[in-house]
Amino acid sequence: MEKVLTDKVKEAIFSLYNYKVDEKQIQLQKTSKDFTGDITLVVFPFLRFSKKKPEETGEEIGNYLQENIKEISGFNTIKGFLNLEMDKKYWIESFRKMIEDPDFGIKKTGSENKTILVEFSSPNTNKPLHLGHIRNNLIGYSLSKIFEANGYVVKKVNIVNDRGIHICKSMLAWQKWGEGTTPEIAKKKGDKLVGDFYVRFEKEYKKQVQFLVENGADEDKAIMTAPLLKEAQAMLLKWEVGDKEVVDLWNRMNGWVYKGFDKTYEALGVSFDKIYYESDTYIKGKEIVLSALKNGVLFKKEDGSVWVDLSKEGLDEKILLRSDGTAVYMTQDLGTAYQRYDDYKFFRQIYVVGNEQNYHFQVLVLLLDKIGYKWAKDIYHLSYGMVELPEGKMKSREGTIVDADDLISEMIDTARDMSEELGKIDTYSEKQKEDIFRIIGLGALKYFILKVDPRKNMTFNPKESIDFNGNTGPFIQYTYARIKSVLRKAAEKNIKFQKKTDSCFEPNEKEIELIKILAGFPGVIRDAGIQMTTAMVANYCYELTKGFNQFYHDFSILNVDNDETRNFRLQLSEITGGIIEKSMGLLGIDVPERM
RNA sequence: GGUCCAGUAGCUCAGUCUGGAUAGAGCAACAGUCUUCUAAACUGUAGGUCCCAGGUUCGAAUCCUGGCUGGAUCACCA
Repeated sequence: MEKVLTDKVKEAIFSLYNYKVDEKQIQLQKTSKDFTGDITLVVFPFLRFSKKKPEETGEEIGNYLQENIKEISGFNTIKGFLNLEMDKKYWIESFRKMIEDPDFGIKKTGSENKTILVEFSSPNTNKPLHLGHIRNNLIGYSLSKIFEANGYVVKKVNIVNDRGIHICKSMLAWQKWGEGTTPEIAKKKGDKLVGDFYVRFEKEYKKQVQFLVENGADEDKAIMTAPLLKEAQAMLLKWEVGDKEVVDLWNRMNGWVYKGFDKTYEALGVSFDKIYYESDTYIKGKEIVLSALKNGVLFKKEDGSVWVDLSKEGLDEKILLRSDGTAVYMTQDLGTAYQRYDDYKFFRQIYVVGNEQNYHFQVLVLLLDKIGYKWAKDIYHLSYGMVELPEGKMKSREGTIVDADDLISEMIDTARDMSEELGKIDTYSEKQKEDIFRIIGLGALKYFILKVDPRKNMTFNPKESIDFNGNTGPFIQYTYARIKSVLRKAAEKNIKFQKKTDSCFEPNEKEIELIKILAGFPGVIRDAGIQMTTAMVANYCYELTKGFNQFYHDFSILNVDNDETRNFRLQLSEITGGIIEKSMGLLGIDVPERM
């Protein structure tokens, strides 16, 4: 319709004022709800051609459009705004199209014939996942779904930072104070157990530093030379040369961590197509660096360390290999990127990584480009904002880290309390109930996070926790459950409704309003993909749900005499339920049949 | 200090890319609506210097410049 309108406006301007107007000047927007009309044309840009008042110009263009587009049933001009009213038949017709198209708004996966790689999660193996990781995972997973809905082939990939000094610290602490414990013996998730040893290391290390300082050592020196740190560094060296004992322990403890992570991923409902490990890719990274050094793209300092000079690009020098030849973070990321292009020949690669690493990705892209990989430009860093507490950043030292598993189970508990208080599902089995609590609890959590623009920082208040009323996941899920309930009742009463609509049928205002929102679905999916924002999808779900609830409140679906009306309303409900399910699905949120 | 990002109602956020009408939601507050398809809902009231100052424009929360405030980053950490 927009296309038709744009063309006709062009025609109108030419015919009325003899001027060929540029498409960019034709601004069409949804009519503000305080005015009558559906689509509004802003006429200000045309005043210089018409040389008339805004009202008069609007009137003239309006007349032309009404005469030449049969779907336009009327118009009004207020100030410089030409509000066009669409014929009800137009909306009935778009409704009919939605009913007939089961994939309405969703493109077939692969129809774009291009592969998008989405990297998300990227955990370190020395600590359990926390709220920040939850945001990362949810954004990555949802964006993958959104890209798929836009027709792309999507590969969800994870890179595990499984090597380095951090994991050695946990290993060392386990050796010293672990007394041979395992997740089974300690009855603890593996990631939590390993995390505990990391914390233990830091604690003992701090004690040592303090002891050294109290005995007259310089603090900076004490930090560098404390025996525990030396031991950890020695262990890292052993790992790098493949010392069997160290590598075995490394494998064992990382294994515990992965088992723990898998549980969290499963609880969150996220998954990956491929998992990369830093311990594999850093080798390729080193090769890349060494050959680029040979080609003169990089340079070596006297101490043997390898650097890239990005001062021409407005950045600094950046180290790529330490003087002892070992790899740094950037080295490994070069290898990972290369490996992935080799694996998938991606059209685009999206890194879902926090905005604290903006500099790192700026360097990565420049570096890949400098080395000569033409796909460097196809890398995009989706720099998402931090999750903060009301008093600022989460800090492990102050014990304010919000643990992922804890938060998830708290959300489910809240859902349980609330459901039991309302008592609507008392008759269901424990298994069914738990399933519903999980869907609702996670729905609340996911929606809370995904409705915020990924690029912005957001605040989470543990005291107030997450709401279940208003603009929330459960509100949308509730509406879905209501729709399902009505449809079940219709089936019980043996009411069959047909998947067609008589174009003579005249819907009421609320119904038209709902159809308009439904008609906006494909555009939302498209724009959410272009802008890479989950917030747009979440807001759409809310708008749609609100529209349906108003309709539901004001009109009865089943208890109407007129078969045609009932038929129409049942279809409207079913379509709405379907779109809610689809759009929530794009956020990775399930919807319950009842709640 | 350099670079980047943000600042919208008491609180949490839309809207900013692509300028458009009287800036929207939810929560919290207040007042209503359940013998009728699920009240986790619906309706209403109140709540604004869109951080500040300039500029561009017929028109600025939106674009540009400067400032203020907050955050991130500038490691032989990841």
